[in-house]
Amino acid sequence: MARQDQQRLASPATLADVARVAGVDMSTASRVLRGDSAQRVREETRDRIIKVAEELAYRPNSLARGLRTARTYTLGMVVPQLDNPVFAAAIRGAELAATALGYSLLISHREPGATATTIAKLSQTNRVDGLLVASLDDDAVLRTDLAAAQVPFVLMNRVLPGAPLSVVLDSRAAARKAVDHLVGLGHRRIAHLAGRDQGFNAAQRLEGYRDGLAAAGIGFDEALVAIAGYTAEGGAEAMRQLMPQKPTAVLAATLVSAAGAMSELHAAGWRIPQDISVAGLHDAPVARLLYPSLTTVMMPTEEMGRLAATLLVRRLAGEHPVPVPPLPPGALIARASTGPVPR
Amino acid sequence: MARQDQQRLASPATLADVARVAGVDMSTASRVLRGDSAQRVREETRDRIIKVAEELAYRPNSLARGLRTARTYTLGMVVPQLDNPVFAAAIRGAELAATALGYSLLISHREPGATATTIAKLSQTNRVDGLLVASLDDDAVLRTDLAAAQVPFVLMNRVLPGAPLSVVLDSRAAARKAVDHLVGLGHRRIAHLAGRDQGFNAAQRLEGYRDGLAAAGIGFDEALVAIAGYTAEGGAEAMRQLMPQKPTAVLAATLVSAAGAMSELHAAGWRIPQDISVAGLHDAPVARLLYPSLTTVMMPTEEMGRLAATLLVRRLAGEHPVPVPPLPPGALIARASTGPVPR
DNA sequence: TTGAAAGCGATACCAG
DNA sequence: CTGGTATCGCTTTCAA
Repeated sequence: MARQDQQRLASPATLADVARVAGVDMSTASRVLRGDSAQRVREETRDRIIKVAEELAYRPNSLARGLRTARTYTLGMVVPQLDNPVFAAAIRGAELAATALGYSLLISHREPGATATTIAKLSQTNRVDGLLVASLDDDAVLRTDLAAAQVPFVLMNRVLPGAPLSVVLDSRAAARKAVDHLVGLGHRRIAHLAGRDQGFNAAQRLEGYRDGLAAAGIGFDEALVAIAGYTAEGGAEAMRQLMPQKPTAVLAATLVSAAGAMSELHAAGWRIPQDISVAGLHDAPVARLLYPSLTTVMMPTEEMGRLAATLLVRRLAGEHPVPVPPLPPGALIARASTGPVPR
Repeated sequence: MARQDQQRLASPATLADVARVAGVDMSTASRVLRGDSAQRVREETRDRIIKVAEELAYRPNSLARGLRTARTYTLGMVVPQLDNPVFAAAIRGAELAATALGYSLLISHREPGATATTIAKLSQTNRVDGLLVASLDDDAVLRTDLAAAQVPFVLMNRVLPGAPLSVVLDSRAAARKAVDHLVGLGHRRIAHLAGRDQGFNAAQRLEGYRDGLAAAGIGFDEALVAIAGYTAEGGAEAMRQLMPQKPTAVLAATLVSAAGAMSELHAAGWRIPQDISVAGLHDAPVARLLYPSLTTVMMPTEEMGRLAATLLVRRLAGEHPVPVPPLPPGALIARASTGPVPR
């Protein structure tokens, strides 16, 4: 406790302190410590200033600097969920990129629907130079929220008509890849647990599912598709609806809905993969924890975060980066949940 | 794109703008908008200022304010993992409390081992008033990292001798609770998948396991305990070691190690819970996704975050909060992974 | 009840 | 090559 008090009392060295001790003007000290390459300073003076700064453990006050330069070198990232592996990976990627580019990443977690406050707070109070936004809200809501943004932003994992910068994954290709795998195993009655009805990614995955069927010459059967949303309950419920159709395989739009479907299948006594194969999209450690371990298609979620941060920084530097195409999926990892069609 | 440019150019209204338009001095406007209760302002003036501020969409510049007051009303939270449900819940709790107390929460994610930089950056550059620290590093490392902290801090989910403020869960009681449940089902050969050898929580859980055995009059058998760490692989590996001892039940220190153990058991053809019961500590959605769904003891992780933030804010207000005792575990949720002892 | 003015700690322009 | 000095936007005495 005593230590904490001391820490607060011992006011840290300021630029003025450094200048005084080094016997130079503040402006000179500033140039040197900032690494201003335009102006030249005598080497001797330079060294002296640097030495003093170190001795005094000088750390620039970022508030003062930001006030003066109107730049914080901080990116804000707002996410609706933290325990979602997709966002966790995106954060990791964004952070790596931001750090490499000389920026800090400030994560702000908000429940879906409360994005507006966060965006407003972060951007209108000069805390961040730009925003990385992941949202689960629908277009209209998100659009309103973003209207309050006073800084440039990049959307992640979704598009919004009119918003120029966004980075998304190619969910369509991923779904297609999964269907191809199932078809390759001989399946023809392949069901699909779709995401939310209106969602961008859900639509893409459904398209990919249809692409896969079409490529295999399998007709699309509406009765083999059910809306599962993004919860385990949704997955279980949707699976229950589909079981009477006797699919031999099912593609779930997410890991969580796949898990829900699997528990429903277990409960009904269906063996996986002997009676039915199950595949999911996205890869995360949990895929291996399920029983049986889940066949999935890897998605470059970390790369998505990395790229989004990079685009934002470029935008902040005054560039106008061209839109990037959806990031292609990674490999399909065949695990124990998929197998040959039962005969 | 055009819109983003406009946004950056239209410089937001400052306090001076508000004052000018309202025909008063900045200081008066400041008093009113800050809700300074000490000074009295004529109601008419007051209303005018507030109206103007709204019209101009005035938002105080937090950098300027912070520079002047040496207060940011922001708490920094540094966590080593984001996809860990424990930390995700703690963040949620901390955020709720912080918001309720008029503070913002700024999350910074760092890989274990890189905590030092974060702490230093956040606290030495005047971005946060205080820090909430969750760390997986060992005492010596953490202590060094914290030495660089220029602001008060509260530790989460661990203790550190000498650090006055920390909030932890009562892992010992939780482990005890799980053992009691297993004993109640008739088990006597109960194995334990322990956490990291030297960790604080691991030691606590091991103690709780021993407490439970002792209470049931069961002797402690070293051969029934294996170090599983906090990964699925560790859980599987530890389970493999223990299987020759023919336990009828196993208590895993975490959800993840429980999952790893379960996949190992499945692979070996052991039926859960007919041949062996499995229980884990902590509760999270994933517990229900496992097969069979996992019996767990709920832990107040969100409350831990809430409390840590509250203590920190009190500390910042100049109080010296007394240390809080470990937070008692929540209920044991009996799911499908535990059952009567096989006979 | 309101106004004037002095900073907070840095940057950046302009001299010298 | 180095030094003055005017801000950045806000809070906070101190006067009036």
